[in-house]
Amino acid sequence: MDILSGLNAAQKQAVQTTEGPILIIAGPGSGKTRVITHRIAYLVKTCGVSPDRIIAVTFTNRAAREMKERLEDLLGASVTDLTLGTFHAICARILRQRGQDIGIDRNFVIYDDEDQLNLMKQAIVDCGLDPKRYSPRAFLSAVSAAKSQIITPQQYGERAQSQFEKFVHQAYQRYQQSLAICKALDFDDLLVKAVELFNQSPETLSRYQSRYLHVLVDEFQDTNIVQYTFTKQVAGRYRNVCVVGDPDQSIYTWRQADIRNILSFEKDFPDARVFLLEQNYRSTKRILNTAQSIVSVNVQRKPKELWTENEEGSPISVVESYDEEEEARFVAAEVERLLKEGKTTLKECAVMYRVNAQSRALEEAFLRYGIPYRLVGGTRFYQRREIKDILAYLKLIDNPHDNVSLKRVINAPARGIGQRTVDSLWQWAKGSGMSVFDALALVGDASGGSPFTGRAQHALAEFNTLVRNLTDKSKTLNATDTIDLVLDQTNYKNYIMDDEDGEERWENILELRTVARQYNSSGSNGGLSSFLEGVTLVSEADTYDDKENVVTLITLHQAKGLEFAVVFIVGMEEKLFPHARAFDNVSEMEEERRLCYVGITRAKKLVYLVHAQRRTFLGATTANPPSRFIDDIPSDMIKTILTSPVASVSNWGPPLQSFVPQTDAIERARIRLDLHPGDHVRHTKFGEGVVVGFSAARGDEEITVAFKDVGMKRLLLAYAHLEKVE
DNA sequence: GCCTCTGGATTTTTT
DNA sequence: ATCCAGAGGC
Repeated sequence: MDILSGLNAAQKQAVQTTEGPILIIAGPGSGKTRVITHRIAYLVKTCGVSPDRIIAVTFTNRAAREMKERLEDLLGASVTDLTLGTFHAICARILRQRGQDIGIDRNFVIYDDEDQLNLMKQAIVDCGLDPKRYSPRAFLSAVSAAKSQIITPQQYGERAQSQFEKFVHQAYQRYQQSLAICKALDFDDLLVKAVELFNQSPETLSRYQSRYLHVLVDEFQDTNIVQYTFTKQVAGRYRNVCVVGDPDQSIYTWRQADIRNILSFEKDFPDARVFLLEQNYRSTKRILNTAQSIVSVNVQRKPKELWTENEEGSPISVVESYDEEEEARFVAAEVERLLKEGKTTLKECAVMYRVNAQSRALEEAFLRYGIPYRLVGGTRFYQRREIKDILAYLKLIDNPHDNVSLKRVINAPARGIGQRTVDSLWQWAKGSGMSVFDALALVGDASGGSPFTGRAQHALAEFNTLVRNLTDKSKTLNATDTIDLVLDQTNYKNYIMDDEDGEERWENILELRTVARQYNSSGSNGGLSSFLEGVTLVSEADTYDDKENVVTLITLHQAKGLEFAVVFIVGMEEKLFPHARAFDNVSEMEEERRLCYVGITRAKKLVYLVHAQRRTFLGATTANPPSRFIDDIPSDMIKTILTSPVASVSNWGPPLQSFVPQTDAIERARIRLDLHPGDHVRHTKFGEGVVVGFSAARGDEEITVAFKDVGMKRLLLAYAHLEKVE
């Protein structure tokens, strides 16, 4: 019975109760993933359930990947038969297979945020509204909120009260029409249409219901109404549905996650067994108690007491720094110290913050100290312009109706097709009931009513030839070769290399080719569709790599589901964390609290809560009191640290030679400092000087500087505390 | 049609 | 501080 060994009583019960609906409330570090994976293994190995009759749904690809890896250890190869993936990926697959029943093209594309925004902007204009006055983003989130509750445009209209809602209603209708014309679905549609398919086609529903004997849903507190509806539909026949979640870790209600689903579950499945996993295996007693003291202030909360057999542990360090620079410096120096004392490794450390903008000061400090780090998130790979351009070409090849992609690439690289020309092309196509793609082929045909002459006509005709050429030639090519074809035919490299950071952009494109390679095996152009779907449905958080030995810089939101020995939470100040926008809303304030709870419970051994006396943000310096969350921690849990105010002014402390920096850290230091021979620099100790040159030394890079006062000095670049003087 | 300048906004972002 | 979109000039 090795599947059950090592599980505690509650975990065992949760694994062994295989019949009927069950709800598992799983605190942080309580072995949630362990329970899910062992439950699946138990079903397969002990109960003899065929893996293809199990569906396990997660929210992130990262969670899906982790689950898959753990299952491979437990089960071996049969994991491939299991349906395991995100809601979106699973629904996309269902719609590819059966979506035709409700009029969805097999080749539909999936529109990401940017595509959606383009379409919505156009929809607003089409409704005769001014997109400056009516923010497309606001409309889009209203539409997304509606979709996540399965509210159709029509239903939305019936309920619309305010003028805003009435306008949203119009735009929503229009937006859906545009999606249909483009044969595109947005993220929310994947869910909504799957549910609609099940509603409209009882045979299809019954097919899936009969197949899935067991349904498992992870992070159930983050489900919205559509996702819950989908879950109920799939589980409708056998009712062996197991949902796992923790209301205290619900931090995505602003994305329409609905904690009420947990209550609804108990109502929809009155016979549901409920299991509580309250033993924590991750954190010290102090960490766990601190986290609970913060979250238990919440009123809208079902009480739950976590406990651990782990040691008492060190006190929580509450650190006050002078400003955000000193804060960052403290973190870097503390990581350095812990490392030197052998208390931790780089990859065991994480720095968490409320907003992405806070990462800059941290990055700078880590660069100066030469401590390798990885920033999670930031500008996302798949949202970079050059990547989106190439993907738009591919999408267009895959689906000629995709007008958003067509518009994107029609003048990238620039080929003399401007806004006016684009507008009249769209007008003409719409007026004569053609798709834009078809209209494009007729631009030279004056008898067909083409409004184009001269230069514009020529440019459009050229573009048409290009696109037809790409479409024809790519038919027999795999994903990588199709990318190469696009690059070649559009001369994209030259275009991108004109750019200031063209080199980097080109490397991104090469990276995209690498990603595409793994889809090549799907054979000819089938690979292209699955490649496109794959890249649209992944996020940057998935690139988090726990094997790389570097410090992790991450937002609190993205940190959910991870664990580290040492956690620094920086920016623990009122109006930053809790965020200013949460102040006039009790529910939002409670969500901030949960977010803090999530952050603290990521830690195994040490927690630092750092706040700064003043902080420069958006160009203005403000002073805010320490976060109220700190006040909620019992004082015997805390050790207060004041960083030296003197140290904050200009002293970066002595160079830290104990640490050998990675080469990429040096390179980044060089890029960040942007130093070249001849530049004037200032050093905190040596004063002003001129950069003489760079040289390789001991595997590192040295910078040679001629200082006014102390003469020529050689400094290790990664450690040189140099400031450029203009 | 392309380039540059200015003004507005800037929480979090599983997909 | 900084990034982006749209307006207006060349």
